[in-house]
Amino acid sequence: MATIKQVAKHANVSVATVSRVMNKSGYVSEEAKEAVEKAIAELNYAPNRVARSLYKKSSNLIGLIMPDITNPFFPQLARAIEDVANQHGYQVVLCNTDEQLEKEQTYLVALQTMHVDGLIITTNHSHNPNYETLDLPMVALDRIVKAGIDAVVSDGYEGGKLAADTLLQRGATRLAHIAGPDHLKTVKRRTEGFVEVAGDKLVGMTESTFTFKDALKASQELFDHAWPFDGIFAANDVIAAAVLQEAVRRNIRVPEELQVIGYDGIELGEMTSPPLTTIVQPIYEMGRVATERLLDLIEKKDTRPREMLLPVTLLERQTTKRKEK
Amino acid sequence: MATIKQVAKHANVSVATVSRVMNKSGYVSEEAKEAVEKAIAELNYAPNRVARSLYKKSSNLIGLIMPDITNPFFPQLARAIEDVANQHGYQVVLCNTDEQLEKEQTYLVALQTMHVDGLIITTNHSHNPNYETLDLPMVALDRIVKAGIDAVVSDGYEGGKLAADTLLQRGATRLAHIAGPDHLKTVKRRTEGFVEVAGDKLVGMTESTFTFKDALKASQELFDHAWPFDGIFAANDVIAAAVLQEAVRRNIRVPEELQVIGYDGIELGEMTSPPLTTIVQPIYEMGRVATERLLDLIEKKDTRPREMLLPVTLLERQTTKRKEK
DNA sequence: TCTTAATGTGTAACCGGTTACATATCAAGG
DNA sequence: CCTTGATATGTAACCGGTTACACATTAAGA
Repeated sequence: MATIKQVAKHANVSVATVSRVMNKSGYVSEEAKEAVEKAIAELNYAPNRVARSLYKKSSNLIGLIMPDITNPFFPQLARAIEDVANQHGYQVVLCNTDEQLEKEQTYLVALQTMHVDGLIITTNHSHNPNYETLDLPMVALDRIVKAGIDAVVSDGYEGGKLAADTLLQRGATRLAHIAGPDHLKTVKRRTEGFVEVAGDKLVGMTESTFTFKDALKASQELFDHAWPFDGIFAANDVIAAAVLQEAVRRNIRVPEELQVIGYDGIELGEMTSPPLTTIVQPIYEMGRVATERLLDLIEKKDTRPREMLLPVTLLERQTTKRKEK
Repeated sequence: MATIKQVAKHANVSVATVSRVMNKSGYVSEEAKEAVEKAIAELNYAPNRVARSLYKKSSNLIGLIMPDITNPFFPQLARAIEDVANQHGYQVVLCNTDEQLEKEQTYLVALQTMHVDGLIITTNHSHNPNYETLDLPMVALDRIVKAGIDAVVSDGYEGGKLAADTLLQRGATRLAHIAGPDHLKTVKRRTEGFVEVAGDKLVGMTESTFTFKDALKASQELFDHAWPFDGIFAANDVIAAAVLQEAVRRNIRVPEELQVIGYDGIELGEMTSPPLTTIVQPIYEMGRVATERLLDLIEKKDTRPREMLLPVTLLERQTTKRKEK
């Protein structure tokens, strides 16, 4: 790889001039500019970002901290973040923390020492002291870390209500629910919204993590203890898929006997049999908005902390009945 | 963030001594060592990796180039790579190329200018000139770029044969197949293996990309034109899920009337109804092996190019019949 | 004609580490 | 007592960019 010094020599100018044409800063004569551009092309020069970082204290790198990319909610988010970052000349460093504080801490210092320009956090330790002292632009995604830190989340409360409304409207009279992990505030909101609207129609409820295995176990318990119900809302699509599988196993017809609504709108919902009706979060959009916000923060465009609530929509596939007119 | 200079001053030694204790290199008296360690602790010092990179021409960063993290095969791979990298003090930079040469090229120069130490490539342009001239340690994962570049792949040919064997053994007599995209060599091997064993029992075959929508279309066509068949092998699990969904829609009972085998062993297979029998690639293992290999290459442990073929296994869930004794 | 501002360019300091090299001390061996 | 090698430490060059600053030239305005 050529260095700026070689380019300078090749073009018969000083390194300062080369730097000026690279960055379109300061004064450069047309003549010098052409010579430099020719040299750059001939030597196939690309400036060393490490050297640049050192002086500028900015790396064009952003850190993406998530629990586990393997959880099907996250790839879309990562994709959105990477797309936007890339469009603005940033790259993203992927970090899976499994929600372990210690891992998180390790990453945080690694990220800091490599001078990332900002952080996107989709992890959930509101009490996490790691972030509080951190003097780095950051935005929380799908999680609320604490007041004072930017956040983008979707409207889980409305989503929960929407799920209940839909089920009721399609004729369900005995509702059930499988909630998500208790420590995820944004997920809890879904349950709150659902319960609020379901009222005394709610006949059964349990809780599960977001792994399929756990979800299956929770489903079985629910069917064992609360059956019959004719409408169920799962806190995410993975849980809904488990419910669906368990229903099939028990020869319960969906949606005739049991209507199912999931949450998230991940691709999986398209692939179940029957395809899953679900409350979709604008996942890609959330990633996009969060990243754009982070970039603004980095470039100091607007520094007042904000919280962004994105709307949620109903996607009717085939685990709910047609709307009654 | 404290600098080495501040630490040196605080400990009343020179920067060289601080550097020596940080790197456990050269001679340092016990006395000095303690003073430095005390200063490091007090100032909460962590060395600036950017500065270190500049001198050492090594960043402890590895670039991960994949078509699209959103494709459910890749998150597990990414996770494995990230895990191993992290255990060895490396971070990974995520790049989605959508298999577009141009995007790939852009990433490649970005990655080079930030001095990544190596590359893991899960993209498929064997004719891609970008990589040929690249003087960087790299290993191809699940794809074969060209001779001379390390590769880790699983044994698709055996996998295809295994699928056919299994179907035949479970009593299927009329086989069908949906192949993957033609340009993916490793995927083509699956088809070759399957066709080889299926022989004249093969009554229908078509091709699809790995998106669910396309797979569904392909399935429909196959059912329309080649039905009846009683055993089908799909080139990956997403396609198999589509087949399954289409079978349910047509009231074809699985596995009684139609046995289905997928390929990959992603989580999705667990979530379909009924759960999918599939040929599992050791995805995490492949990521692990590839990364360990890359790290060896980076540290110049063994530099002779190698190609690693990992074995594949049958995971019987419920879209195939019980084995006949 | 003299000032002054705009234009153009090079030198060198700087970013924060690593390490070659110079220098010093001290103990062991001849 | 002198030589030699091991131990210990500091100074400064270096990695490859960016930019403050000095300096030169030219054009415009008074």
